[in-house]
Amino acid sequence: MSKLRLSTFLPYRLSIASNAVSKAIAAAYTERFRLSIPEWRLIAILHEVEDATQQDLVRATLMDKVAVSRAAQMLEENRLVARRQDARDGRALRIRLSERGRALYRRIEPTALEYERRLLAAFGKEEIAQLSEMLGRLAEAAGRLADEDAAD
Amino acid sequence: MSKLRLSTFLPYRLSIASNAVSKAIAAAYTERFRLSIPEWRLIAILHEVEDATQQDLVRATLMDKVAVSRAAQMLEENRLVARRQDARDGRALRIRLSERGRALYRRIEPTALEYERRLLAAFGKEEIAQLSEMLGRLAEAAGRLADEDAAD
DNA sequence: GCGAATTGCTTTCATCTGTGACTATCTAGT
DNA sequence: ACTAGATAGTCACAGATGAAAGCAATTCGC
Repeated sequence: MSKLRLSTFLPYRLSIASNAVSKAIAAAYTERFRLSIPEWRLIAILHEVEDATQQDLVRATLMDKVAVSRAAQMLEENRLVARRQDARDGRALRIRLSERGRALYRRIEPTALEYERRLLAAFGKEEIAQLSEMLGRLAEAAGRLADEDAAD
Repeated sequence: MSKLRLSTFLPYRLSIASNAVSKAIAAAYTERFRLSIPEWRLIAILHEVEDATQQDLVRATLMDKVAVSRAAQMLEENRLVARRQDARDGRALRIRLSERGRALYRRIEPTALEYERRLLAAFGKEEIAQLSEMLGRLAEAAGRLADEDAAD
């Protein structure tokens, strides 16, 4: 009598769902906007905060600093953002959307929301809130778990 | 007035949660059992079905056939599985756990269940069922979404 | 039954990603 | 001031991943 079945194992189910969603979304972003997901994330945040150092972006997106650095370089190359030294801290780069970047964001936003809507078409408002909340708790629990084990 | 905030965007939240969980689990499996997640998945399935072709494993794990091929080779190298030609179909390889593989499985199972338990410690039974079910629906919706777009 | 198409699996190659080392700058303690 | 240590960002490498091509065996259509 086995207690573990892969198909019901939660980490597995989570990974499958996340992969499926990421794949669909990544395909849409790269095809339509020539943007990777890391790049899209930076744009989304920069649209919210207007101006941020890469370190801020690391915190906001939970991405690795190298990933942020690379995405920021790519965006700069494509003139979607401008980067300049922080006045106070010579190490930090302050990044902001260019007009071009802002324009691209305005094109993407409806697409992104539409994707989310289609993805969640079969979910009730209540369910969505619950799901979102549970994902947060899950991420938190996983973080704690990793920390505890690292302490071994 | 912006309608989209990254931190509440569901694909983003899903990706964050999945990454956090995968990372924690992968660390545990590699450290303790010298096993990658794809390898672990094959072992888990093979423990359930006893005997499968790689194609069966592709279907069961939703992994790429290349990933299955590589994981199977690695497991064979470590004598955790045996591979032999299918009697009827000379192309297919039938894979089964070796005694060594079965023994390893028995060591992993409690650990895996314990991880899942710790991950879900703050969740009620009802919640877990709901979460699991919603993840399934989400994966399905994402699959449909990708198919539709591919048809463009 | 013979050639074409399909299927199962492996190999190759191009890309992505994370890690560790490195530079430059900043901060704190003395 | 000077030094030690922390922090921002980049770079270079190595391992992982996936798509495409390849090979071998099988099945299908005529």
